[in-house]
Amino acid sequence: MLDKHYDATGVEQKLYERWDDSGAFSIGSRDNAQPYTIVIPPPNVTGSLHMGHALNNTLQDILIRHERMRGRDALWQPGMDHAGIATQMVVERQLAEQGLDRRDMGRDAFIEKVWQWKAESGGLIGKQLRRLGASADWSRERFTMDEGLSEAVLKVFVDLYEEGLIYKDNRLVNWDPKLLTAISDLEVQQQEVKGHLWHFNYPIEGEECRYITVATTRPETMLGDTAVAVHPEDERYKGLIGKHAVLPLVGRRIVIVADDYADPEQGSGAVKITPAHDFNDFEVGKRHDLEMINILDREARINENAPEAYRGLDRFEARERVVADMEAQGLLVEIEDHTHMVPFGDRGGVPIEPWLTEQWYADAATLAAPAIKAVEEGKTKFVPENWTKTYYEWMRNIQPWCISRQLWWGHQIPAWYGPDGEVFVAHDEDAAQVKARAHYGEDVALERDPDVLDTWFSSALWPFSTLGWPEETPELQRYYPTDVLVTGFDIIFFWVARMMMMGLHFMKEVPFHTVYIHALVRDEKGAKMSKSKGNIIDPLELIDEYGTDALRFTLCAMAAPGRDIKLSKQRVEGYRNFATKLWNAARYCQMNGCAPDATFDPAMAKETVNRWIVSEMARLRLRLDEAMASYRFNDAAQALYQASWNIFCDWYLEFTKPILLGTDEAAIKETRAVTAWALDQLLIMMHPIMPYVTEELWQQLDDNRETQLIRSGWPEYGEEAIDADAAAEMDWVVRLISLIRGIRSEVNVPAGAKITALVKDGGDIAETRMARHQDLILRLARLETITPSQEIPKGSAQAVIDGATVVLPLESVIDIEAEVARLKKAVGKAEGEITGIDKKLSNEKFLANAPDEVVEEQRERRAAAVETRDRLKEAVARLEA
RNA sequence: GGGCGGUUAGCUCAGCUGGUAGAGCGGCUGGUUUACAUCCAGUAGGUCGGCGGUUCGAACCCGUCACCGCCCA
Repeated sequence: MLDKHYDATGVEQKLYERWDDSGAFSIGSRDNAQPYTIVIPPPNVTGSLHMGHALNNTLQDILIRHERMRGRDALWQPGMDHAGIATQMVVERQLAEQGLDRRDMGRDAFIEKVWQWKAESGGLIGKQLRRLGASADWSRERFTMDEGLSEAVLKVFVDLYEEGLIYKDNRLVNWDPKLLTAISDLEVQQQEVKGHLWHFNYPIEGEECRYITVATTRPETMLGDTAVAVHPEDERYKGLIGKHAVLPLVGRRIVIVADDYADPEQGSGAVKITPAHDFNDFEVGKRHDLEMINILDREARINENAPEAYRGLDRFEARERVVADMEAQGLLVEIEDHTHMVPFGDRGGVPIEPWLTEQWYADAATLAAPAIKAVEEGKTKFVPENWTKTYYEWMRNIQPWCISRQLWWGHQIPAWYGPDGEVFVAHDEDAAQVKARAHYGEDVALERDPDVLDTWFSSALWPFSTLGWPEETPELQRYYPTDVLVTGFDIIFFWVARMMMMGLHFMKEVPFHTVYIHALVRDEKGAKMSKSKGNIIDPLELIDEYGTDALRFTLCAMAAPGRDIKLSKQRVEGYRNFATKLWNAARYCQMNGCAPDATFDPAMAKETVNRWIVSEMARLRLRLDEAMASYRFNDAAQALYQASWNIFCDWYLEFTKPILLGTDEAAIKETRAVTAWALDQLLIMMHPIMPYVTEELWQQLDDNRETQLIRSGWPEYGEEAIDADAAAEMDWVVRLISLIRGIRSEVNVPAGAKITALVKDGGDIAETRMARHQDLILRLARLETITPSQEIPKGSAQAVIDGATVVLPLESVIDIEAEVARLKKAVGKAEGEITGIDKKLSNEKFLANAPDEVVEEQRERRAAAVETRDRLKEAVARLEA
């Protein structure tokens, strides 16, 4: 017998082990089935489960479990990302606590430390994903730095280099002066900062007391100025173009150039140009062939290219000094308050510095072309579709991808330098030596490039590297391309776009047919969850409190496409109650001997209530599969919730009580079988979303099941299983009972009081239905009797259903006036409807243009409303008589 | 500045191709109806942000304005 209460925590651990141990998550046992593949967005090895992961992985698991039950050979490929900067920072911080510095211990020892850290405390998130119920094939778990994936990275780098799609270049990069590495555009966050705009006078060369005024938010960069730019059409400065200014503090002669970049509307219209420290100025510098003077070292201190007085100063100290010195020389014109955007490194947290260095780049524009085309041709579709535009927007304006990082943790770049700096890119040092020998004609000492690759370089290969590439494995053959990628919009650029590029380039096929973009999870006020705001809701705490199923159902129910999710505990609690409801319903079934019977065919059911619930299950199955096919997770959740609670529990189980308590053995037997069958259907269809409570019930309700629920088949019945007559009949019964309950409540009949009901003008249909379902109508409407009658006692409460008048003789308790008012209100409502429909039906254009079925529907609706109104009017007349 | 999204019941949100506005929570009323008080029954509450247009018909399509949010400069 089922326990009185469902113990989520105990059940979850037990079942997860049972699934995993039995190989339920593994591929390899369904060779004839069509494969279905999802690769997990690999969480950072440093990560712990937050709400975004919970949502992301719940949705993937729902898809995987659904397809697995539908018979597909479902592979959910798990793994983790080495997360270059993030991981290196974690380990460095730990070392710092012990007073150690990676630079003292050396590269190899440091990397050793990182691996050690990974073995000990990395991968916590894997355990957490298991608590979430993730049915990934853990036997295939991969890591972006493992041997096979590293091999893939090497091959991709060497191949792209040989094709000219990877190259070295000397240009401005986003330099993080704290982490001492280049970072990509995407790792830079623009933040609004309240600063100042300093207006400086630069003296014009050879002209006494003539100045050109420039404004800047970064005074210290003037030490590297090599020009002043003005707009070519700007009348104020036409005479100065081609002349020179003398750079104060430095004394350098700098040219005044004409360039569209100078905006006449901004400030004075003249702008100082520092080509080595600003991306826009860099472009201006190239156009005018200006000298590029780098005045900052890698930690953003002033270097030897600036006058001695400033050398060694930090960039912010230098700023103060420059302003003070300019003021002392009388060249500071004005200081304006100014709010502007400052680029910050998303990891280091300090303003990044545009800095001139040599780095490795991937030719993103060339790689992007096929990736754009594939989406244009519909080979990969975004759901919701509007993300396509975001993808295009970025891909069509893509910049060279800086792929080198000055870190130690990551894939070291396979490039070796000869004594003269000649570079040899090869799979390994031996291969590089061969190339070097060919170049120099003799063996030389080679030195490997110390840099590592951007973390996203390896994750770009994830959909095929995890399947064994570059080896031609059977898995690669079978499971690539994958089916759907589930992710948040925040990494469309970082990850999705790059997987598209690499997948198409190396596999010649898109990595996935569908990209499902889900929402961001926010707190209940709509703010993005973050540690600094302290508004993080920990999914594991919710799991502890309400159970995994409740959390999963909540996330699924809220995953409407295209909108952020505001998560509240109250909602989770509601779905915990839903799981409890299901548990109790199952207990009830068990107590009433409704045991699953595999040989029972629901199509054979004779009782109307049973035929009806079979129809309802068929309708659910159709709705559910449609919702799943279009990734409408919220619709799927809603369909299940309604069918379970509002149909199965609220009505069906109540309907069958009179049968089960009765004496008709054949009906009892059939009803038990159908009840057990319907419950099974709910468990099956609910399982992808609420795997634990459903599996537990599945196993406890029948000890003899041959399969676990996770492996059971998905229903296939559909329209043919729907009995429209039974549905109409039970719908009428539901409405009748609701109607009577409503009247009782409105005229204040005590809940416990049993009363009688009469039905006038019911006709054959209503009378047959009444007779057939008398027991359950009496029980659910709490009536003594219900009988057809043309006689209506004085002072009765009345209501109308499908042309029949339901009469509750209550002369002693009823307030006639109130009852008349109630009925008149109903008359008014019916008349309002009739008027509305008449307006349409008398409109010739409506009759001419609307589809026939719409017109017909309006006519039927009018007829019904007229009938209802007339019956209600009669009822009023009887009361007033 | 460019792009995207939002504005529907007190709150949080559904409403897919235009054809009678829905759910959960909360509120109110009443319930020890032998599965469930983590429950049951009933009930109130909406000019679908404003204005204009298209249409026989608009929460839904178009235009415009207002406010909110996100992304990219």
